[in-house]
Amino acid sequence: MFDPVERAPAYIKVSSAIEHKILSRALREGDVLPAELELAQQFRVHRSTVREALRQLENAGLVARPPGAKRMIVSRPEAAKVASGMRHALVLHEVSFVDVWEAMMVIEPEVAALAAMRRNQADLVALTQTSEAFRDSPEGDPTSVNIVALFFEQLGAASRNQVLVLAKQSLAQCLAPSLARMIDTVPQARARITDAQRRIINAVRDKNADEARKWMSKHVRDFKRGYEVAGISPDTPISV
Amino acid sequence: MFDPVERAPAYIKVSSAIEHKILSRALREGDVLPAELELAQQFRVHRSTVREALRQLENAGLVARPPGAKRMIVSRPEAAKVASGMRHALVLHEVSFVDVWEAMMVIEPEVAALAAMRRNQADLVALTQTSEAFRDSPEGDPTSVNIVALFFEQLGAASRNQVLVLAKQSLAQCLAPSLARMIDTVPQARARITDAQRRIINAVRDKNADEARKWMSKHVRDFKRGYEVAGISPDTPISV
DNA sequence: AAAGACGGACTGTCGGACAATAGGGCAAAT
DNA sequence: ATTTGCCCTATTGTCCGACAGTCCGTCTTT
Repeated sequence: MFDPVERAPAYIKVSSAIEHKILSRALREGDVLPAELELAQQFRVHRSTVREALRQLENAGLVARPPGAKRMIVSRPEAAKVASGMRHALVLHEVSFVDVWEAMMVIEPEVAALAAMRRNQADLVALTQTSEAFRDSPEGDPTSVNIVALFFEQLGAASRNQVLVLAKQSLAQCLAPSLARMIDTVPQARARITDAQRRIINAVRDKNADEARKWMSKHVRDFKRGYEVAGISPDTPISV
Repeated sequence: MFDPVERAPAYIKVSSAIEHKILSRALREGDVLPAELELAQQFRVHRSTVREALRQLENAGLVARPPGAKRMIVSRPEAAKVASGMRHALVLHEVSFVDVWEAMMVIEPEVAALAAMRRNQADLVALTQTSEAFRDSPEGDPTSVNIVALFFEQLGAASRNQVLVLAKQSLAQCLAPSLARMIDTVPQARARITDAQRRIINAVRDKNADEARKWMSKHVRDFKRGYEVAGISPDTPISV
């Protein structure tokens, strides 16, 4: 008979109010927020309450403080931030390696195909450099896995699709820790990755979408093979 | 010669400490957090500081308060929460409709194919009911678009892949507002959606992955057509 | 002009306070 | 025996006020 009466704490109301202003672009990226005390006066709440609201927005990546600055500025959430939120969710939902891998099998080949169609010269240069950096990175170097991730990221950038980039980044973050183990364990992994990267780059260079898709597909499939060889069960939940 | 000294505010340290305990499963879902005052004593900080930390975790969906409860409990981020974070990011990055649509074209057909392979009886029933609900929903009903979203969501559930579900949900949230406009503007939209849903359900029922993929592909492609007919430019940035 | 001193504006943190309320226990009422 | 009413305690939401640290612009000194 009655609707539940809405009873949100003030800090929620304040943060929603600011959030709304940001999402509706009344506050634009780079704008400096008013000082906490002024916000408190405008909202007629105490400064502590404003601070609680700001912490929420800060965590969402909607406001940020440039290093060594005093006031907060409006910002848009970095891909890495969103991805890390997604990673937390996936970890806590005990998502297993195959699930992530399956998602990669869906997304990465298409991203490669898009990249092949849309890449420019700068993309090619970046990809080539990254691939060479991986090839030359010493055996057992813990940064190798970051270079692999960078390759995927640059390919995403070349695809010119922010949405897919965001989704990809989460997957990469989830995979990184175990991928590092895998590369160190499986002797032939480095060579296979280097080879796959080369072929993908060639396909992208030639704007050959089908070829790019095909090789990326093989590349991702290879990851799973690597895990099997390394004796990592596909059902291992991903972890921090 | 020297590394930059790390200077994180106390509220960050506190929230990271708790976050770490949650991600490492030392605190499990459903556990009640200690009271704010006790946390403050343990961390040797003021209660306000603890509260700022809690606001961060609350916003990340790592802790939550069941409606009408006093203490906070550890929780895992709901898909909707993560998706809404992603949606904010996409809105602020001025991602256009085509970008979202392109991502759908990548993800949805494969999800449909997976669903065809893995669905059980309950999935079929749910999908059928949802499709009927859409067919019977009155012209111009603002909830129609929610029913369409529900259909996609249930298909995601049937695919048994949490990762893809999470990614899908963000897309759906981004599209919903403009989709509502489109359905109301384009006369033949409802019929075409109903038809596509029927064919997808049939393919899923028959465990025919290729057919499911094909029809979902058509279905999503149709959305774009609908937007064109409705005179909505593909480059329109998605909005709140 | 470069280097240092000064003051204002904010933030990070703290101590303390108080009203509101969830939850438990216990007694009265049906 | 279950419901209702009442009291008490633990805990949250919010407020007040305070102070040190620090960024930044200005003013002085060399």
